[in-house]
Amino acid sequence: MRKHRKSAPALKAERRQAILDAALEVFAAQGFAAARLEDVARQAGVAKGTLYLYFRDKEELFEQILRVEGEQVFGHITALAADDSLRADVILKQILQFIQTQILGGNRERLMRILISEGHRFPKISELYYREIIVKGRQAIMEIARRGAARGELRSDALTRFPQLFFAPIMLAVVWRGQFDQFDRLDVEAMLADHAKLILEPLRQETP
Amino acid sequence: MRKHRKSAPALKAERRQAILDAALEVFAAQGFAAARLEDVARQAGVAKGTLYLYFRDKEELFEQILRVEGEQVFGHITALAADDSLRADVILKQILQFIQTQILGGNRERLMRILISEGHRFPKISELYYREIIVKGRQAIMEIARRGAARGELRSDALTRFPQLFFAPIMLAVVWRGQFDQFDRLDVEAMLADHAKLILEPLRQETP
Amino acid sequence: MRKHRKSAPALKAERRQAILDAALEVFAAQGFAAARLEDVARQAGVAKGTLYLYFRDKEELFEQILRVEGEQVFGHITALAADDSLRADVILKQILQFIQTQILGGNRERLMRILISEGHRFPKISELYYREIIVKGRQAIMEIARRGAARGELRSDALTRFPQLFFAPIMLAVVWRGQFDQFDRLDVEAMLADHAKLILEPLRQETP
Amino acid sequence: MRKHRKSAPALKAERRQAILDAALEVFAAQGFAAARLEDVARQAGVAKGTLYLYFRDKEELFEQILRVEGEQVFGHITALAADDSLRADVILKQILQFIQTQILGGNRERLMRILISEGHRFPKISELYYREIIVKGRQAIMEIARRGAARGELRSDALTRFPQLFFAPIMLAVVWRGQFDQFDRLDVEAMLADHAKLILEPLRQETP
DNA sequence: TATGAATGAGCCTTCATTCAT
DNA sequence: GATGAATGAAGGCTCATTCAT
Repeated sequence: MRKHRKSAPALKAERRQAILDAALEVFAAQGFAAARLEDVARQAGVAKGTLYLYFRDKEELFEQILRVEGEQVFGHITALAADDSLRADVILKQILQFIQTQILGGNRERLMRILISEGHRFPKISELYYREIIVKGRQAIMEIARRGAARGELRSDALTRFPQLFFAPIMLAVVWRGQFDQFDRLDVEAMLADHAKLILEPLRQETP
Repeated sequence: MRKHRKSAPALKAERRQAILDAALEVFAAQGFAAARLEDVARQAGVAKGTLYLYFRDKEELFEQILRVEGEQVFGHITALAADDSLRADVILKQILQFIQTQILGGNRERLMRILISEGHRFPKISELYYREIIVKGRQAIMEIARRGAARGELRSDALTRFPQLFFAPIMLAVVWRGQFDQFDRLDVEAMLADHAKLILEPLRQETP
Repeated sequence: MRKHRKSAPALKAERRQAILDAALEVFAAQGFAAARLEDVARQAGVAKGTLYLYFRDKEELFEQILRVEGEQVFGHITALAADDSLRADVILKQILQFIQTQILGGNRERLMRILISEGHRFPKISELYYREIIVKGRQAIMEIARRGAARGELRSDALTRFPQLFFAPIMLAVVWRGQFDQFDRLDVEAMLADHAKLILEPLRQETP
Repeated sequence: MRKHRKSAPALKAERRQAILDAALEVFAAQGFAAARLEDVARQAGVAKGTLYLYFRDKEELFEQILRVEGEQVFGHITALAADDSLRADVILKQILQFIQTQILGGNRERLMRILISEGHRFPKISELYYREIIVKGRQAIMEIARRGAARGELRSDALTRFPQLFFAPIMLAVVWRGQFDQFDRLDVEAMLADHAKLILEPLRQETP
């Protein structure tokens, strides 16, 4: 029979998250410089001054957005990577599937769009992402690719040298959906299926 | 060739170009919203007011930057595409080569970076690029891919469906170089060579 | 009546009025185009940005100045006009008296000066004043004049045709005091007394 | 068989006049502060820089506009005033007639409008007009009024004390036409006829 | 003498940040 | 803690004025 359903710290965390969510949307739509903190506040349902109780300034808010997501994403990917009982091409297709369902279409896609758009103007963030996300993702893919190449499960060992090639169409999808989907909707699922066929499938034709 | 080295219209065109160059650099570095016209003017070696003799406002300057380059680029690509005496994979490798030497590393890479970063906030520009560049590039690749697939010169017909897959690593290279090259320099040439091998090469193994 | 002398809304209204007062003075002195909002802000004792919390832009501030006064003025005049127990010339002299004491010499004179000076460049304002003030004032004078002419209380029925003649010396006084008073002070009271005699007094001489 | 029809000084004077005419129109429409010299130049058919060959700066151009007209106007009025063979009311009606045909409706009305609007912000101009025009006009009217009052040709000696009353409806007409004519066209001729009857006509009724 | 491109001071307006309540 | 009114620095844009041609 307490007065407040939620404890104070829980409320605080919830409000912090509301601000981060609102900021993600506003920054994704407007970019860092053009985003107005008033819009963030309104969308988060708090007053402008409240933002400063949770974040030192606009830049820190921006950085915090990007620091939050992403960990769990690569938690899952590295978990998949660790399973060496599966064929490499199967794992990589699962990863593509995971990216499609877990990243594209939601907040994480917005996040990627922000990174792609603004990363180069925020070295701190680039560095963070390079260290926390890119390196880990690259490691995971390279590991899988190396194993797959050794076992002849992959068409090529290119991914051991350039795991970026694995992710390139995903980045393209994010950019495309951001600006060209209105003229020409991209069927990401089909594209990634073709992508998978191109780069992943071993040359089965040789085997017989 | 006496008193004036350059005619008045030539001077005007030159100055206009100087402004465009300066703007390209400043916009690429700062983004549209954060770019200060004073910086553009200083870098172009003119006064702030002079910008307005050449461009109505900041937005028009921004649009004009993007409207200028690009045409000749796709002039070359479509020229290559028209030559059906060459093998499809050869043509596509030439195009990759062309992109590497003519786009990456210079102003046009900056331009691509701006487009990738800001396109989605400027529908007019997205539309322009979709219509003028994307559609043409896509047509060219699809044409080549169709021919190549018919002749068995390509590993797959995926590019007839998703020519985007051909360009994805180039976009990735632009983004990567914009923010991660300082931590981990990307060997674009090598990556594109692997990209070419993955998606272009016909299944030569079958032929014998 | 403890902690805060004034309630928040009252403070807001007060500040709004302070801005309007300052703006009236600055606009009257400088004209719309030459007036600097910084001066308005300083004179109102607020920061420049504060103006925009109360008025959308310079033009709206200008319009609001003019929309405020005036109503009560013509409230009084129409009240006088409604009293048909008084002789017409008496009422009209009372109106002149009212104008002298309530309009000339204060903010409302400044307001008139602004209107006279700038009205023709602000059709919205001209229209507003025509509709709200001029029409009403004209109606009032015509009504009185008609009654007075019918009863032989006025020298002429000219005011039923051109009530403007009643107001013309007031407008002249405003303009004169704005620019020539420093060379030649105008005794408005005496002038209006002569004006009244000229246009109002019936031809008493005939009656005997 | 000269090359130019007009001599250089004549051309210069003509151009000067063209600039003054253009400036009068632009200043009357926009006011001093909002008027753009570029518009003046375009309307005068000269380049912006040319203005500075004829006038030191914007303010001097403005002053020169006002210094030009007006003299001949009061030349005529004082000539009429000097003729004491005519009845005062007749002379004053002629003056009203003259003002109607020679001032209202043309450049001189524009000039009056500028003076009324901006005079108080340009003490130099107020002073000039007071000295050159107002004083002379006042003298003329007072002289006529005094004569007329002495001879019983006028209804009242009010005009000897306040010659402004004679001019007030003219000022009102100028202001009215500037902003309210679009809503309610003022018949200036009829109004001035009523004005004349009110203030000028002697009390003829007494004479028989 | 005439031109009009170039200049840069100045002003309106926005918005991140502060702070009294 | 939360609010949102207030602040004022910053930047886009205009336009009077200059000056090379």
